[in-house]
Amino acid sequence: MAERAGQADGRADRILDAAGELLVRLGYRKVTVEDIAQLAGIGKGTVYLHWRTKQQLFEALLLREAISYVEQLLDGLRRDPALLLPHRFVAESFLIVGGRPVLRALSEGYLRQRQGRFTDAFLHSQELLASERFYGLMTRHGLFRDDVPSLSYTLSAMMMGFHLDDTAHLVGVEMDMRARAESISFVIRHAFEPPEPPGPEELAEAAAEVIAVFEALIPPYRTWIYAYERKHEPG
Amino acid sequence: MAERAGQADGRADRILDAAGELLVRLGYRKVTVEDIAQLAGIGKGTVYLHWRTKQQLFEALLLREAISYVEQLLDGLRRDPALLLPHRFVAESFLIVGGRPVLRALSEGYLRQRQGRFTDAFLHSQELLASERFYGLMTRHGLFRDDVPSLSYTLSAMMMGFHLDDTAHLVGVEMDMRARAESISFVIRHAFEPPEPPGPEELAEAAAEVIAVFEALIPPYRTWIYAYERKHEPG
DNA sequence: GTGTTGACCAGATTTCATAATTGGTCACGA
DNA sequence: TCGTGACCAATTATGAAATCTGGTCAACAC
Repeated sequence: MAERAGQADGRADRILDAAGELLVRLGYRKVTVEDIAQLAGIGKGTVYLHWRTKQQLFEALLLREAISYVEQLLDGLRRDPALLLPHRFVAESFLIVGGRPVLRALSEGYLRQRQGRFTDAFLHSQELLASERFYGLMTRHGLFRDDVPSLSYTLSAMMMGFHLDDTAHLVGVEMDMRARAESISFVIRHAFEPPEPPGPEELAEAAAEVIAVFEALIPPYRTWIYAYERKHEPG
Repeated sequence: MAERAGQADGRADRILDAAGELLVRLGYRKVTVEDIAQLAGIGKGTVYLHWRTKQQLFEALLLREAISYVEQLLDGLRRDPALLLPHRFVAESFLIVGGRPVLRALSEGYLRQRQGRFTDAFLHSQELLASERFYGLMTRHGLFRDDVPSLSYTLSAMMMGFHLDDTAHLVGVEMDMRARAESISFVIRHAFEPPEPPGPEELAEAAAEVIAVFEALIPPYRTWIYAYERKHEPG
């Protein structure tokens, strides 16, 4: 077994690097495992020493990107807890995703084929757990209004159109990423935040909790990325 | 020429009825002009006495539906000017569209293939003109906040995700039309309307203006539906 | 004449059999 | 022990032939 080969010499990461580069250049469908192996300077069989299938490889890539994205966000949060205000938080997220080609390519692909190709049962449950805790925490600290109907649905439906690149075309205007982020920010500020934002110390406390929640989430995810053994797909 | 055949005997409407029924059953691609003619009980050539192309036929259908939809909205507005409050107006629109299978099928098709297949230059310019006047009028009467960035983009991007049927799937919840309308309504109320809604007489005045704008719009559109002669596609 | 039609045509779409590619395995070699 | 690429089944690309469909118009009915 080569279970810790990746951890030991970083080969897994080099493979993921290659996968990411090719993904951005060609899109999921056109990337072959052989391409990836070649670009990573290894044999094709070696890829399968790290992940059972091509799909799991890309799940790992998605996860690695997501972790790095969350870490970037948490960094910001540590520097300035006021970033936790949803209108800032979401705009910042939007811009971070926009600035990461691999994440963009992955989430675009994800939106295109809705069957949740990249999220198997484990990831999904974890994610739901996290977002539930996150929303609860935010609401409890007065960062979200407590009277938004179906908060998680409403928020994601509201944001959907901003993520789709061609919404602007429909109304015949040109909107760059920054302008779109500003629009989102405005809507969030007025529709999802209470009129009175929480004070600095409440904010700091909430930020600490959020940081704790997400930091706790990262290690199991990281393990998942590099561990060869996986739960099997649910029937 | 058979320019007024439709007006005289209602044949154009029967063709559009047939087109609508087939559209809902089969979708745009699978509907053939021959099917339409057969269901309308006429020969295929006759369809082309009314419209130059299949696409124009469906543009006419879209327009007829849109007019009927606007009339339904204006009726409501006449009964209760407070329906002009955006959070009510938009929720009402959303439910009206949801309750009209033909309109749903058309707008779904429209969203799917973004090239604006159903809106040629004339329709588009008219529509832009209308919505520009509409937004201006609404803002002037204090129905929209005057500080929303890129109002028309922000509004339509915000609503996009609610129209897409499968947004709910992404967060794993079930939302019926009424619940979705409630979500939209909430967001609009808080993000797009000023804190203080206009008084009843301001509302009545604004409603009258809106009614006038849209009523003026309808006749040329109706003419467009039934008149054989069309502007040619722009080069 | 006037209004309607369906056979007809070119171009688009579908079909279907064949060829090429690719995810995944594993016997072999370093 | 770890890594590899030839190998295989299965999916996917290809392309030529067959079918379908939007649009026209000569012929027909009234």
